[in-house]
Amino acid sequence: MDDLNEQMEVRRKKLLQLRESGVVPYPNDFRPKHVSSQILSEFGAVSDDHLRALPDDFTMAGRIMGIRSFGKASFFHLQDRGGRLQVYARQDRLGKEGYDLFKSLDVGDIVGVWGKLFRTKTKELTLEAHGLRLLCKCLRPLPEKWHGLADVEARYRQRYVDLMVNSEVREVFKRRSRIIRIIRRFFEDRDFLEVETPMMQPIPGGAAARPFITHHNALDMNLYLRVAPELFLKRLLVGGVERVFELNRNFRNEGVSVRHNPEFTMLEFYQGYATYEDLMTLTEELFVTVAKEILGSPKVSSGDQVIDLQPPWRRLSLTEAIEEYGKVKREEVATIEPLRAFARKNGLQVDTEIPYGNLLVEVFDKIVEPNLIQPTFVIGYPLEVSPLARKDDANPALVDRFELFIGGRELANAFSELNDPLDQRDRFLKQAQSRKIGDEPASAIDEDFLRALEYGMPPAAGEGIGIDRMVMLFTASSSIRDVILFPLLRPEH
RNA sequence: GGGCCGUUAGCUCAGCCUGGUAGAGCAUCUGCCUUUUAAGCAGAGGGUCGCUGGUUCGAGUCCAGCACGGCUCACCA
Repeated sequence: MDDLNEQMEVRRKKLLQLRESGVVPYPNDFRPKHVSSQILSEFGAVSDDHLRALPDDFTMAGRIMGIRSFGKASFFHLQDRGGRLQVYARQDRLGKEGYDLFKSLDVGDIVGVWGKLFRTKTKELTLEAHGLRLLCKCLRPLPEKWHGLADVEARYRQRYVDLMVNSEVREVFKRRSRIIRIIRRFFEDRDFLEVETPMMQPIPGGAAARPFITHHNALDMNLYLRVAPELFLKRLLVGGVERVFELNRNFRNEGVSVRHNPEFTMLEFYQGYATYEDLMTLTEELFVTVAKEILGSPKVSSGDQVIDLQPPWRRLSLTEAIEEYGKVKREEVATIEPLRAFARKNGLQVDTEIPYGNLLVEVFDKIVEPNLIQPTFVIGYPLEVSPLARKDDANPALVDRFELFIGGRELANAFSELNDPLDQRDRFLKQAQSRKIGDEPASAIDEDFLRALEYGMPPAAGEGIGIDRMVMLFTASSSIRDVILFPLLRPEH
């Protein structure tokens, strides 16, 4: 615990004095009957005569947020989960003893208040306190009332203070909750079953990311925090769950940035008897549904740009995109050698062993991705970067896959699923080989997943949507840390 | 991991270029104040200037290293 500064000393002393005078400073027998937001919406517009006729038993609880005191009368704002309501406390209503108790309270203390509504000279709906109780003594000073808590590091480390004093932060997380609720309803309405599959997996699969490793003591075995739920959700397709989704955490042992947090929330869903093209339509519908319910419009402002989510969204193949944004002719990127030269020219370090398809995606990430502001489905992904996707019937070097980009960020990845168990085994073997070349630990082949495919998985398409990035889009947040309550930071000290 | 920037009172920030014994506002404390809302008036207290070392008669200020954070590049299906 830190050394106590003057203000913390003062608050502790007040706490001691309250105890000595018989006040219980941390009671739990107070039951508020009203919430600020309800009171404001119900009585914010009614006449003063009507207010006078209301009973005097409005009962609220919350945190004292700003005290304006004039000797024998004071105003303050009481902040609860709904927002803030002004409270008026005066000595001739609370009595000398009651008002003295109030005078000893501090900004940040949690109190219960009851009384009668009225409107002040400045027309603000206000609760005149007929009684007031301390419900929790706050022992630390709150940040400044005007600037709030601005230090980014303090905001993330002490999110509780951030939430207390920065109302726009509360709004972001309320909106996040609403978005997730809308998504759930969207899939439930379409007969998808929500499931939970293992977070701790013996063989990490479903994405090429580096996993976190942990250990199970009783079984003496290593487990991996999942990088994706994909292989388990497909087992469910095999089992007959033809429409399934999971909305939950993934963990990737990678760097931290404005768009990456090591644990992040992913929606994955699988629909039997559908193709990746069907999922494009479904994705457009999902985003428009969320946009209309959250913003009332398919247009989203993002920084100084307006993103229009009205379908249909642009569809562009990977190579077309590179031609367009790299201002390059097709033959300059059609084979590995010219592509290498082009990549180097654009400042990429080119690994001599890198396969054509992998390099193509690297070039795309560098020169195209940041420019895809309006929603764009990029299609025509190479086979070698898509070991779980179905081959394109017309061109077996490609797969039936899209990634969705909005605001220069990847938001979704989807494909028609590979359900040929023999092809899948070959792809796994190739992946394992190419991984041995690099310094990644060679990953074991998930034999149980292949066994499941051998029983037969219905033709299907599946998609993953990065929920944090989707929330960033709908809250105009530029950093993923602003939409995750407790982003990963190094420990203090 | 590289580059750039930041770290000064509980909070928000000046002060650093050009070295000379630490400043403001809010908050706190004392007094006055019964319709304020960044309430007001008068007064007071509060600092390991991120940490460690160096240069100097003297370092918040200059230099180096370290820690944490931000931006960015790299990494990242």
